Amino acid sequence: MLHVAEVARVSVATVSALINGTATVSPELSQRIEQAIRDIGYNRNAIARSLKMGTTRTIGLTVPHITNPFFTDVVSVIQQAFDRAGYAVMLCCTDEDLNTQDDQIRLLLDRMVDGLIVARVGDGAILKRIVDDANVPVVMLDRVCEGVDTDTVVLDNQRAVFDAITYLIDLGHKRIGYISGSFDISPMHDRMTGYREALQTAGLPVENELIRFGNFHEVDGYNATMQLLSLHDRPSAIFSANNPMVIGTMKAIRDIGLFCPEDISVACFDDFPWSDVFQPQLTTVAQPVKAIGEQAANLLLDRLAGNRDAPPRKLTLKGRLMIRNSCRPVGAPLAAIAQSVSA
Amino acid sequence: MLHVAEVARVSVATVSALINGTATVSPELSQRIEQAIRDIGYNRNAIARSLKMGTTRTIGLTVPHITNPFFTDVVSVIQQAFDRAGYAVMLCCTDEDLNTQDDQIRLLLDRMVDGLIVARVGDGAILKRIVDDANVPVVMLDRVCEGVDTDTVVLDNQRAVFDAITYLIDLGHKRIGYISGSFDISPMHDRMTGYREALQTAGLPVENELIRFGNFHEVDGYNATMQLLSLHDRPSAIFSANNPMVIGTMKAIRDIGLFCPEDISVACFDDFPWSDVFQPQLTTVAQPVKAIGEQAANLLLDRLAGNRDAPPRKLTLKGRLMIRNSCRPVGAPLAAIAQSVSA
DNA sequence: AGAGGGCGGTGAAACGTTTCGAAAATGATG
DNA sequence: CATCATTTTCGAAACGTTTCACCGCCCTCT
Repeated sequence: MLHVAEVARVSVATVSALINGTATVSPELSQRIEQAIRDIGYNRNAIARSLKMGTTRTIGLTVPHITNPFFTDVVSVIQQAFDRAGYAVMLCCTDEDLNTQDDQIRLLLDRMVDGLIVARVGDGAILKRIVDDANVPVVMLDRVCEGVDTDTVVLDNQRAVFDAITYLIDLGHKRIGYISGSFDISPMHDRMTGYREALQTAGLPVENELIRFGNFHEVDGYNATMQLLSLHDRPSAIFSANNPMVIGTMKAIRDIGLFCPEDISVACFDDFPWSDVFQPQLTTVAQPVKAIGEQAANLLLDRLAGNRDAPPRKLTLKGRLMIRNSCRPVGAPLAAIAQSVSA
Repeated sequence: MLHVAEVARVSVATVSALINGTATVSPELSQRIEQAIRDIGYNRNAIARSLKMGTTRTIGLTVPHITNPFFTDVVSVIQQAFDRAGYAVMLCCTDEDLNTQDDQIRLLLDRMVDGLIVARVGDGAILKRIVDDANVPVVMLDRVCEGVDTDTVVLDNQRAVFDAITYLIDLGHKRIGYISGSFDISPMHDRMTGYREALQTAGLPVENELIRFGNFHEVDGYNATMQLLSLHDRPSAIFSANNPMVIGTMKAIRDIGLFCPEDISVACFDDFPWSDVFQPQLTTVAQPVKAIGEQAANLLLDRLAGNRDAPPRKLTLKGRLMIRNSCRPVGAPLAAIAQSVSA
């Protein structure tokens, strides 16, 4: 900028004024300056600007795993929204690890991100402390965090799983295996509650041997399913609480020599983009990923636009049960499956 | 830092020296400073540091679509690699749009990213200019760019498609539909060459009506497949040059009332993590995503570590044909499919 | 003609670091 | 005890912006 100013024979203040439109500068000087900018190929240094202005037009986004299709989509939507608004996005993957998450958030705050969208992991205590004394707006995504009072957008997980399990019960299933993620994040808690509630509402017992825990990964779903399938009285249906784990479930079913839905029904949380093309077409609870991402982005953009003091806003969206053909009516002949789908 | 210095009754220079270990500071002062840092909860401002140092420990990463599973995986690997190295990653999605890409790269350079990993889109001319006068190391990913002489890591696309098409020919297919992405990026060119070459090697004609172009999206694959399937003499196999488009292919086959592999064989570029769980299990060309991401990261990290003047390094990795059950031998009874897979 | 008001332009401080040369303190040596 | 060498500490400039107070200038109004 100094260089531009010299070439255009004006002061840096004038160049700045022209670039930012913060003051009127005469047509003559404007032209000289613009010419100089072109000649030199000048680009404003955003770092220096950030230092002075105290704002980076950059946000931080942390998710557990970008390869989980739910987060892939959400990240994609959020990235687009901020791109439109002229913000850059720093992406971090916590790998479901608490320390990694803390490090990454600190890294982001050190870099003076203007805001944070966090699909948190683990207990909220440290997160709360970090976020509290850095004074940036935060939006919690997918997972709420007791004690941390920020804008959030989550799914009505309990209701969604309740509906899915009730659907299985209506098909005649009485022993429904449930594979949960670890309990320290809210959705897993709520989903489990939905499971229990559905069973209880139907007058079915909640049996601990049918409930397994995993750490969100495919391999966890695999192991859990193996255990469920080797039970003396094995379940006739399995519900997996997330998307990667159900892949493990399907592999376990295959490896053990069974077939879905003929031998065992499967449903899961989170939809796949291709779920209605391949067989079995999985029955899933679809989250409104687009809406979730956009709402999260909007909440943060609104704060960034200056609306700092509004009370925290909590958005709860509804899931949608996508009934396909991976669950069969108990006792009915196989031909009935197709029928139950088209119904 | 000023505040810390005051509390510890030392100069800022000493605080800086201690934090960075750039000079020895006496145990006594060290202790006072560390105490003050803890008391105040001081965090070094990375922006100010970047301005002074001329380095941000941040890299820019642009890909066409993060929802394309290939890029999802690559982004994931790259993010992890840089996270380990203490770098932040700014992610941009160009949506296969040239102007968007230019804007985003400029945005990244303005923010003084230390390096760039680009899965470019469109013609390389502007990209070349932008990259040339910003003096940051660049690694081209997946797609080379004539005229821009940087480190690159790409797949041997031609060979990979040659192998896949040859496999189809060996199964007895003579009319093989080919759905390409648009031609302005190198891999699409190379993949097409592989297709033609395989046909020619086998003495089969290259027929234009069997070749369709799309813009990488599912809908493009759908439309192209619809056209191929309504040909008077329709192909017995279809190869799709990328991952999202094959979903469209499968949907078109379903919607038209046909079955894969019974009525038509399908293979495609890029593997899916779940491709061996659902039916049909797609035969694919698997890219070594992990290696691609890691190599790209390593090349850039090496440059960032100071190795600036080494001549551009061009890495070409090999794809792997994953034979599953989505392609059937022509004329053979259906039962032969399973056999051909286990073979 | 002198006062007052806009307008266009500028100099310099500030943002929070790092770094360099110089100063101060310490220790060793004759 | 004076001198010198070494170690530790510090003041101040610099990175590239933005911004604010101020300064001329020209115009308009009494």
